[in-house]
Parts: sequence; structure tokens; C-alpha cells
Amino acid sequence: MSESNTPPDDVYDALERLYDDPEERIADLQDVRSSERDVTDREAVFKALGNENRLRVLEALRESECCGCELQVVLDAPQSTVATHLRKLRDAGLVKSRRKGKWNYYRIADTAVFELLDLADAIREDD
Amino acid sequence: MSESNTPPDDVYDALERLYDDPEERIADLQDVRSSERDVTDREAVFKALGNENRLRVLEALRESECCGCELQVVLDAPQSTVATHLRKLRDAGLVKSRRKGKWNYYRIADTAVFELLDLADAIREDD
DNA sequence: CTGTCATATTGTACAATCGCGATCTATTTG
DNA sequence: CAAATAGATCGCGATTGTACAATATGACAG
Repeated sequence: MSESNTPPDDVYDALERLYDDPEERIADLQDVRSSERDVTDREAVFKALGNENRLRVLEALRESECCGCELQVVLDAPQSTVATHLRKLRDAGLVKSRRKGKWNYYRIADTAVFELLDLADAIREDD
Repeated sequence: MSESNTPPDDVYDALERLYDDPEERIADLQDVRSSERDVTDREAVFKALGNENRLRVLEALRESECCGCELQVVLDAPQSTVATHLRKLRDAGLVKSRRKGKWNYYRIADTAVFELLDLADAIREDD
């Protein structure tokens, strides 16, 4: 059931020098690997956040809901570029949209998004 | 001092249909842009987090400090690959390292990292 | 139903990132 | 110091992400 391959010789040798029972430690480390098999969603969230333009959009939405054309002003970029970023934010679950006639209004999907942004700042403050 | 360009005609026209005073709204939106000039650090943090292998490393470090060769087991990847990921995590301020003889031990730099990981999970739960 | 308008999608050129072998560095051991 | 070892860095092919023009879609007005 588990992906229990023996690590390459050099790695095994190194662990042998660190632990009396390397096998046990190896099993523990492999457990971490398989137990967190599904980091996929997490990864998608962070990938969506890892872009300057998308961070600017979220910052704008922090203050109020915005429609697409307003975000074109924020990013100072053509419509297709803005729309692509909004798509990624929506796919990642960071924003939601609401159609009103021709306009499409975007808003932050969850207060957790604000917390994510603030925590990222906190990390760099204490180098 | 501010980058106050007039948006393209079509964008301006759209905002004219939404607001009595489009100029005012445009100025506000441009303010968001310039006031958050420095999303660079934030972006670096999220970029570092936006990778499956690096998320696995952080998950391993959640339980205990690890040296490089232990993380080779976690990722099941060659040494150079692991070292490159650790470099990025360190540059982003997510992990710290401590040299002990030939070994280099890595640990989570800040409890904020745990909170970031948990918050990312929270986002996808309520689709 | 035709035109207009806000937005979405697609195609493509270009840039960034990734995995990993090869090589270099720092530290310990004999 | 020479060999061995843990890790860091470099270089390159392959994948992925980005910007944006062109085009498509969906809504509304006349």
C-alpha cells in the first residue's frame, strides 16, 4: 500500500551514521511523504497568490467589490490580461464573482484570504 | 509623484457609465496600485509556498528539525534537487538552517508558516 | 435581430521555474 | 594533507506561467 522504496546507498549510509536504527527513521520520513499526499489544493492556492498582479487585485478587493473594468485601472493592463488573472483567482477559490447585467463583480471569497496576506507580511519582518 | 495616467478610452467610458464622477474612482483605484507598491516580499513568500515538493518539506519540518539527507528521503529526489528547494525556502524566510559539522539542519523559521499552511486548507473547504 | 459593450477564451511568443547530472565547497577523519 | 562525506552551486533541456492581440460569448438597447 505504501511506497516503501529503499533510499539510494549514499543517503542510507548517511542516516546510518545519524541513527542507531536508520530503518525506523526512514519509515517515519516516508510516512510524512505519503500522509500528505494531497498537497495539491494547497499548492494551487499558493500558486495563485504567487503573482504580483494577482496580489494587487486582492489588495483592491480588500477595500470593496470591483468589476473587471475597474481592475483594468488597478493593474494598468489590457482586458485579456486582467481576465486571465481573475480566472486563476477564481479557480483557486480566492475570489467569487457575481454577474450584474454586462458587468461582472468580483469579491474576496473568504476572510482567510486577508489572513493569508497579512501572515505573509509577518514572515519577512523578523528576518 | 504618482503614476496618474488616464486609462484607455474604452475603460474610461465604462467607468463613466458606472459613476457620476469617474475621475474620482479612477484616482482611488490608482492609489491602491501605488500604495501597495511593495508586494514583492509577499510574492516571494507565496511563490516559495507554491510548489508540491517544498510543501512536503515544510510538512516534514512540522514534526521535527531535519538535515538535508533526511529530506532526500521525504522527497525521494536527488540531492541537488532537494538542496535547490531548501535554498528557495530559506531565501523566502520560511526556514532557517543550522550547521552541525558536515550536517545542515533545517527548521521552520516562524510559527506563521504553520498558520499559512492551515489557512490554505481552509480556503478550499468552502467552495 | 443588429449593434454595442463588458467580459471570457484562445493562440502564441517569450520568460520563469523545475528536475537533475556534474561539479565545487566545507568539514571531518585517517 | 588526502580521502571521504554532506551539502551548495552551475548548466541545460523540459515544463509551466505570463502578457497580450485576436476572437468569441453573453447581455442589453434600439
